[in-house]
Amino acid sequence: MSDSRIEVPEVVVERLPQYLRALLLLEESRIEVISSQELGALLQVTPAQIRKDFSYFGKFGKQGSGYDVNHLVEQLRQILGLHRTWNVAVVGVGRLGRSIISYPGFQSQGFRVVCAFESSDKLIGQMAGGLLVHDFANFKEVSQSENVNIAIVAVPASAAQDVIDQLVEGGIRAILNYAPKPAIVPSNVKIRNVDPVISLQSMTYHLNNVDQNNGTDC
Amino acid sequence: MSDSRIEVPEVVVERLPQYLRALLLLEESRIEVISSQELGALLQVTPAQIRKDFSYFGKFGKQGSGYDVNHLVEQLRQILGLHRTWNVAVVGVGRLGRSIISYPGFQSQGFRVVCAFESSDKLIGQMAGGLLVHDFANFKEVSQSENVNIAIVAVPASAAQDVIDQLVEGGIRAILNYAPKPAIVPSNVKIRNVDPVISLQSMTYHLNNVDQNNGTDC
DNA sequence: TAGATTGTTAATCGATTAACAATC
DNA sequence: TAGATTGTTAATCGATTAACAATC
Repeated sequence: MSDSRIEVPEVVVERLPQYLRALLLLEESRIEVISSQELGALLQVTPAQIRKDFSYFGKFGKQGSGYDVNHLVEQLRQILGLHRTWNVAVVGVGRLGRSIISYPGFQSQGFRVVCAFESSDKLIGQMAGGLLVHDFANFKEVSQSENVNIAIVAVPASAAQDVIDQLVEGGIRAILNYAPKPAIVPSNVKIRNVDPVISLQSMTYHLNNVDQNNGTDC
Repeated sequence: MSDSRIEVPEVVVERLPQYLRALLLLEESRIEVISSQELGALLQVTPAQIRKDFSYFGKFGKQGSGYDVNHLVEQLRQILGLHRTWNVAVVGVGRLGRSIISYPGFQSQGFRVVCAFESSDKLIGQMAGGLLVHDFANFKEVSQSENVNIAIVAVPASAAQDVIDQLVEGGIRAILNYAPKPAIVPSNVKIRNVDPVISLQSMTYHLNNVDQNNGTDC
């Protein structure tokens, strides 16, 4: 009942889904109890970090033995808000948008793609991945009537900021952005970028600099 | 000519592609000079951070005016190793693997998908996105003869660690992992995970906790 | 020259880790 | 009880930011 406004660092929030995923795998393997030591080995993080991260939310373990896997899974689901279904809208139904709509990984984790939007006349009114494609101009009305909580953006970079501004205006507070362009949003809106090219480009830096030991030393 | 072994933090390396992308957009807009102030505003980072990040690699600006956009683009390309083409192999040609092969964003940035692999007999020998699908058992030989530098993994979570072990064994040093499972690799191998569900799950945490000001206060 | 902005050092901030008393 | 592991505090580490001399 204490005020508990001890700000949780964003890095911690971002690790929770990772912990959850590892624990679900343990559950499948019928492992019932795990220590921070063992979980850390699995995820390549220190046991101290795991315990500290959990401590922001409560006491989930038992001294001497560790964490009950099932219980911890339930707690993490609770914390992350994963006991309910989240309705998702996909904006942009080009090649990428269509594969997002059909991606089975979202549905299976409780993210239901309930509607699709486009600005191109050629696509509005057509079907994409089993969904009717709406005019993006009607985003606010349609998304409200469909109870959309989250938007996934799959439009060209040039359109991304405009589209995202409209999503925010339409009441969206969580955006997964596949457009290769970081967008600016108000601080009460969360956005995550999915950008495989950026990921590749930070790896080529390292590939390029492996001229450390090119055969000349022991 | 000094030894210059001042370790560059990984977070800095990960920001360089972001800077590069923003600069390419500026180039398109025919903007020739930009200050750390302006670039920071664009990317939502502090000017001090931009200057500090660049300082790990050299002096690219001019006091009083700022950075020459074209020159800075060239320097970043150089640093990141983007003046050459990188050959990519895709492992797993299910739905996801096929859309990766056909994704135009890689080719346009100098990442050429040159071969595809599978373990499933049904798919080996078939075509996928214009590429012949090889048996993953032959990964080492085929990838070497095709001069593959980078592998993209699009197999089920259950197969991911095994596949990744074999990639490493086959000489791969950079892996983009689309499997919903973090894998363990030696420290000389770089891996980046693309996991949209994890991204969504850290946003639902925030959506869930917007019970801050629910109408009761000013 | 006056104004602006870099490159860099030092100060600050925040996140990770080590250590250990509490306790199962 | 003895052994193990948590939850938490304090120490450490590293990254970000502020400040400013150098200089275009």
